[in-house]
Amino acid sequence: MSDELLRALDQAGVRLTGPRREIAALIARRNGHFTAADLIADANKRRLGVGRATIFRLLDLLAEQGLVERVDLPDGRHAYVPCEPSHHHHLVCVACGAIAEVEDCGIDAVTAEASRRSGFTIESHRLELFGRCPNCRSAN
Amino acid sequence: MSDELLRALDQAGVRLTGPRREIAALIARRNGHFTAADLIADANKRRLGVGRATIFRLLDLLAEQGLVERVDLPDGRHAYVPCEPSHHHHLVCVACGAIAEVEDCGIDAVTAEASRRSGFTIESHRLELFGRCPNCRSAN
DNA sequence: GAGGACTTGATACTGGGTCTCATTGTGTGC
DNA sequence: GCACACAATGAGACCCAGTATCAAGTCCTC
Repeated sequence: MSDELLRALDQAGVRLTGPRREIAALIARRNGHFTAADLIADANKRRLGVGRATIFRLLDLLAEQGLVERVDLPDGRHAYVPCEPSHHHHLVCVACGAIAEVEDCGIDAVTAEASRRSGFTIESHRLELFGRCPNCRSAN
Repeated sequence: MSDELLRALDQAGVRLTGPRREIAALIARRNGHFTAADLIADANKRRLGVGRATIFRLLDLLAEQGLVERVDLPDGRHAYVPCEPSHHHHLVCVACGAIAEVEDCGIDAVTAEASRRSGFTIESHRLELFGRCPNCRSAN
């Protein structure tokens, strides 16, 4: 999985440096969403010696390539989720942080309707869904 | 319009103090979205002498009452929009910042579909639409 | 290998937002 | 009306995420 990230970066013409490999591994071993602060804490715990700036820079790079996406949690914090580069939306489990991706599930009809009613031309949208994953739902 | 805000606050059992009236007036005279920084700048320009903290506190209060909502702009910044307390979504004009509200326009079908596919129970969602309002569209 | 461009870490900085606390102002009960 | 309890205030310190800068180090190509 960290291989996937690295391969994609390589294809994008980005250098595969030591710090980048290590951060990619950190991302790979997290499942679900994570914040930049999580990665920074992980890196410190493992004494990787990578700087904060490097982590933010890599996240930017990954976001540019669509390998990671920023989502806004319901509490207003920012998180990142590793994902496929195609357009899609995220389901975030509010209990455990697990992420599922859903592709086109009728949102175009919604934007078209909103556009018709308001007279706006819609250029982009952001949809985030929050709830409980199957595991967390059965856990209580 | 600032009267509306004040009336709603009054009904919610919060005190109608001088600073709150002044900030409500600032919000009322902005149309479309604004950031906390905008309000702070307005307050400084008019020498209102209200503190930053007071402005943030009032925004929190208004958000709690559903009179104002936080939206995340495409560039990642936070903005607030004055709005009705009912559930709805926002259309944000990326050119001039104008806001339109749209109520239920089929999003429930989307969340139901996403839930069916993923097995998640969906508790809440956030949908933001970005585009150009009729004025800005015809302006170029 | 050598070399130049890209990348890095340290550090300072910025901007949004929160916390604290002594002081002030509000609304209620009388 | 008035006094009083308590909510609200402003100032300023503080915190945190993210950015900018820059000298030093690393990678990849040739």
